Amino acid sequence: MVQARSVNLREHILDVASGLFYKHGVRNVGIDRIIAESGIARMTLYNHFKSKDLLIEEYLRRASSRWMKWYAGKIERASENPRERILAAFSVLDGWFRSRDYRGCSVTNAMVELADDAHPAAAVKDEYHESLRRLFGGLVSDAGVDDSDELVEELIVVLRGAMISALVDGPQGVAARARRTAEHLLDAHLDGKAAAIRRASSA
Amino acid sequence: MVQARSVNLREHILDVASGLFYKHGVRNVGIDRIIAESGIARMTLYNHFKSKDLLIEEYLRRASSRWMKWYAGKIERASENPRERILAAFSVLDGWFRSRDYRGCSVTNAMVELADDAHPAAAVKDEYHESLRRLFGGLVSDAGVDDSDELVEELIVVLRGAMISALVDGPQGVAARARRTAEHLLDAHLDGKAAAIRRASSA
DNA sequence: TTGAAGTTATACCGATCGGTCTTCTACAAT
DNA sequence: ATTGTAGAAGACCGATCGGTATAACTTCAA
Repeated sequence: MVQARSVNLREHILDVASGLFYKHGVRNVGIDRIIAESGIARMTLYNHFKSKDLLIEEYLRRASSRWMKWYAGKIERASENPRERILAAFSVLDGWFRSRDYRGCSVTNAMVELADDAHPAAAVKDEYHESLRRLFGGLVSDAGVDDSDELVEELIVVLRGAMISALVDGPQGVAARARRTAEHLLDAHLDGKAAAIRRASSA
Repeated sequence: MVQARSVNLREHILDVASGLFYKHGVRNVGIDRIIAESGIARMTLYNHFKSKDLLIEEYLRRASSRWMKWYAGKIERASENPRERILAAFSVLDGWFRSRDYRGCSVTNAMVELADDAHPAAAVKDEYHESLRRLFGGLVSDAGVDDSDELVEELIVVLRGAMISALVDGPQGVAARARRTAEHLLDAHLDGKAAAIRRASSA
């Protein structure tokens, strides 16, 4: 039970820290604030996390992993049609972009804030990118696209552009725009015949 | 001449601060470092800039303005063909992305770092976005696209995605990818126009 | 030649940073 | 009942933060 309570406490600290890190940025949130808002003792934090840098790493790892699950789930539930799923990957963003506490991509933000490839958290970005590649790779290959690697990377660029645009320029229309862009990319990568048929049937 | 030297000194401080801010981020560079690397006295900096926040604002304003000039110039020199110019707006990024000191978009980075709309520098991002809109607006209307506003915003999303992707995932192929994406967007909007003409003439 | 203005160098300010250490308390397992 | 452990509370550390004050020195114009 001691151990169980420890785990919960650790989780609680990570929850509070995650909220603050995402909302205000990892560099703008100090240890003191995390301690104050989670209502724990200073040493309790350092008992569970060796340093702030490692706390940041753990925050990023959990946040990106949770986001990936949320995102994949949303896409999966959006449609059963492979092509529609790819498009849903962008229209699904709209609600997120419009949510009051939207602050962009936690991983990207942290990389910009830290500006240091040697930071322990920098490793997370590669795993994150690889997960994105896998997710879109699955969607794209389900849709029967050849040269899928290139399409995947293109879609990721659009996704990244949408996330950062929604952050700095506001969410209005961004998701829809990204979806339209993805649609054009998808059509371009489908062989001409299939694309023509699809376009004709959707008209 | 006193004034002239002052201006130069001020410019020198701004130069050094800009280099550090862009390379390491505005939050990761302290006043002490700017002073040390520019070889001036502490009070000289505060004589020319009221506070670090206002120094950041001035840095951002100058950096975004200079970047816009550079970008517009590159595009203009790339081609005289309107359509090709739009595509050049993306292929031109490749050299920048691959340059050793590429660190993404100074404005976006600062917004992420500051995470505060009340910061004096936050106003710069609106001017920056408006400049981008004007630039792409000119290119797109020269290419004879109707519904140009939407295409402009789509292209900006792609541009933003390319800049942030090149930063976090590396520059390989990003510019070419963005160019291809822009090409598809452009064709789609031109097709729409052609289709509209076809529809109008057959009615 | 005198005086105003600009620059330098340095000491200093309170606040905050990330992190350590110590003391006391509460409680669980033996 | 005793002991081991986790956490609370807070003092404390050196370093750094952005920013101010002051005094000496240079420059240059009236």
